[in-house]
Amino acid sequence: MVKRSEVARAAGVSESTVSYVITGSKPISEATKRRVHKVMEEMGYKPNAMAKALRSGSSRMIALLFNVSDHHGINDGDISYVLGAANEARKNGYHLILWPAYDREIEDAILQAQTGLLDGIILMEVRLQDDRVDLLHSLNIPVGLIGRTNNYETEIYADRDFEAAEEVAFAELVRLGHRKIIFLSTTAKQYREGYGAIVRGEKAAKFLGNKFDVEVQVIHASNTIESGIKAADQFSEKFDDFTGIISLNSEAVIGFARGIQRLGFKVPKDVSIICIDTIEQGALDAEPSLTTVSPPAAEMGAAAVRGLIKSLRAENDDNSEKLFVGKLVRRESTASVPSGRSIRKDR
Amino acid sequence: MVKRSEVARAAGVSESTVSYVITGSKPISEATKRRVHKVMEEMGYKPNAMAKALRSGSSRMIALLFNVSDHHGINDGDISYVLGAANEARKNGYHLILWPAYDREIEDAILQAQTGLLDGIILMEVRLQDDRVDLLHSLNIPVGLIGRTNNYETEIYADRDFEAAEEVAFAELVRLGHRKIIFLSTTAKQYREGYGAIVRGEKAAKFLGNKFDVEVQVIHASNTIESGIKAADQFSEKFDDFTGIISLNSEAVIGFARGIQRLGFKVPKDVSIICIDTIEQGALDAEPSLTTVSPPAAEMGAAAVRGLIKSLRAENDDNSEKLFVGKLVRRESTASVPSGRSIRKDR
DNA sequence: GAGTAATTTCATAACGGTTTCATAACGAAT
DNA sequence: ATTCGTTATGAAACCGTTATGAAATTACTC
Repeated sequence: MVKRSEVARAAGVSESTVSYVITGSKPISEATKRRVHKVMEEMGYKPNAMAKALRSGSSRMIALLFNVSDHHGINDGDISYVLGAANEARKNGYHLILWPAYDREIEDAILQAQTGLLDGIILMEVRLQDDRVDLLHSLNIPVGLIGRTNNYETEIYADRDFEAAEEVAFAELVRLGHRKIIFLSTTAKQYREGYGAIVRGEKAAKFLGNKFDVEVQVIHASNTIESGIKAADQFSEKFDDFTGIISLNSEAVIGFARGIQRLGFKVPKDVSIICIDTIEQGALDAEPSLTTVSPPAAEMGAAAVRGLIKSLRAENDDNSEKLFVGKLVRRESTASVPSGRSIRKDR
Repeated sequence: MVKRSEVARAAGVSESTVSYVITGSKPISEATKRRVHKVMEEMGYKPNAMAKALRSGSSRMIALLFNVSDHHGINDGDISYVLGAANEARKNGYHLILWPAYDREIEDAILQAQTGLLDGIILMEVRLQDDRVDLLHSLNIPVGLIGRTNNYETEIYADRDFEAAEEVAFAELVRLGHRKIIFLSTTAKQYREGYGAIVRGEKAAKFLGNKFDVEVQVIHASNTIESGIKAADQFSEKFDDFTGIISLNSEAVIGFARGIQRLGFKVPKDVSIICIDTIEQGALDAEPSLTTVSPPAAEMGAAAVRGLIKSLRAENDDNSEKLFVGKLVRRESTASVPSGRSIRKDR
């Protein structure tokens, strides 16, 4: 491997001159610049990243902690966040290290950050009260969030604007004539654990029910198809006069749609379904395909990384987008409430 | 940040002694070891990764090139390969950098490898003739493959044993009485482009048709649900006396199953379906849920990384597993051929 | 053409480790 | 007492950059 000293010798200048030519941190005459560039080209010189990292004190690496939890499974759609993040990192001359973290372990990541391997850390699946965030702050490790904590004003983050996204869904259902709406959430346990998506999502649903003056009922289900099928039973028994479904549970909704159809409800003739938090692929795979207000996952991943990098560069970042709504994509699962049957369905 | 010289001073030894205590590359007396360890502990010393990388000439980083192609879409299930790889890297003291690569671009990766940022590269979606592999070899950049080229004997790789996986599927269908089997592949274009999965998969299907003495027809479809629905039309028109489907196309099979059901075929009563190459989530989402012989994706990702790391460490690696079959998971899409109707179905 | 200012360039010291080579201490063997 | 092998330690060189402050060169003023 060609190194800087060899380039310097061949070009008849000092090493520092070569350095200035590369970094531009001091003015160098055009003639010298050209000569040095030419020599670098000819010799195939590639500056050593580790030496640069050591000397400059910045590795230009960011780790993304990807939660892999036993009881909760990988959400396939998460890859979009990750790819968005990785792509943005690279665009800015950084690299994204992918770090599968079992449950909520984070000590390893901290250790690595302290060895100078990392310039910063991106966290996913952030809770409203998140120890990890506090810990990282207390150790002065820069951190960006996909999601956000309760006191997010001072954080670097990219998150869903749940209220706005649900408002889009509510507006669509109300436009179609629906007046009684089920909100399909995840388990009460996850709510208690304080996942922002769920807490904020449920809160917004209640608020929007009032705002649009429609009746809202919350049904809980865990993140599985089977659980969604069970939720369908519950729907049939207790809420069969509801005609609109808004789901925050991307797994369960598949089972829910299947379940109510097995029980004789037609989608979208009897019941309309909109997913707030879902993977496009899952929405397409469903029968019928599901209308969604999906999170712009790649953009969000990118935004979190961009925010983090900006703060590493000590640029102020007040004008950048932090909350994302997502677009309504109409598919086969939504339709108008049939006239005269908007309340009680007959089977 | 505490550095080595401070530790050395506090412990009353030289820097090199501290180094020996850490690396164990030279014998150090128990007493000194203990003393040094104690001081490191007390001072919270964390060795600097970049300095180590620079001096040792190894960054302990591996990049995984993740193909993001416009016309072909992200396969959500790929995240399992990636996580398996990342996890294995970390277990071995390495880090996995995720690198979204548009189409087949690789020049950037090479550049970075030459800056000493990378110890090696993992490639996915390898073609039988893959320029990238040749290029990396010619530049002496260590490479591991998920998938494999034509001349794989000399490569580090982890790939599907398509023949064995399909044999499992064929055996299951034959056991259930099926004698006429459709092989649902991807497009002829992808075949021509030389993706190993497809070429090897189709070859194996023909071979196994002979071996099990059953009739095999190949249907091509691109990687979309719509394309699968179209393939169902084709099935209905030309092959409606076939009772078994083996699919190598994880997207299209969802549409195919839906399509034939819309056309009046019952799954699994009239037609049985087994997926060879699929995402578990997609198989579960389908109606009915699909019997699969799925790739052990995480294991494969891990195996490719493990192989690469072993070769970086100059360990010989002949006994490790490189070909993976996957397990048959029986779900709702397979059943016996009804007696007396094993050839012609009546609608 | 001397004096000064502005522009380029350079020598050298970090950055924080690893490694080579030399040396010291200490019994055991000659 | 000398030689020898072992084990333990240290001094210094090196990995390939960047940053600092000084030196060399050029340009400008009077």
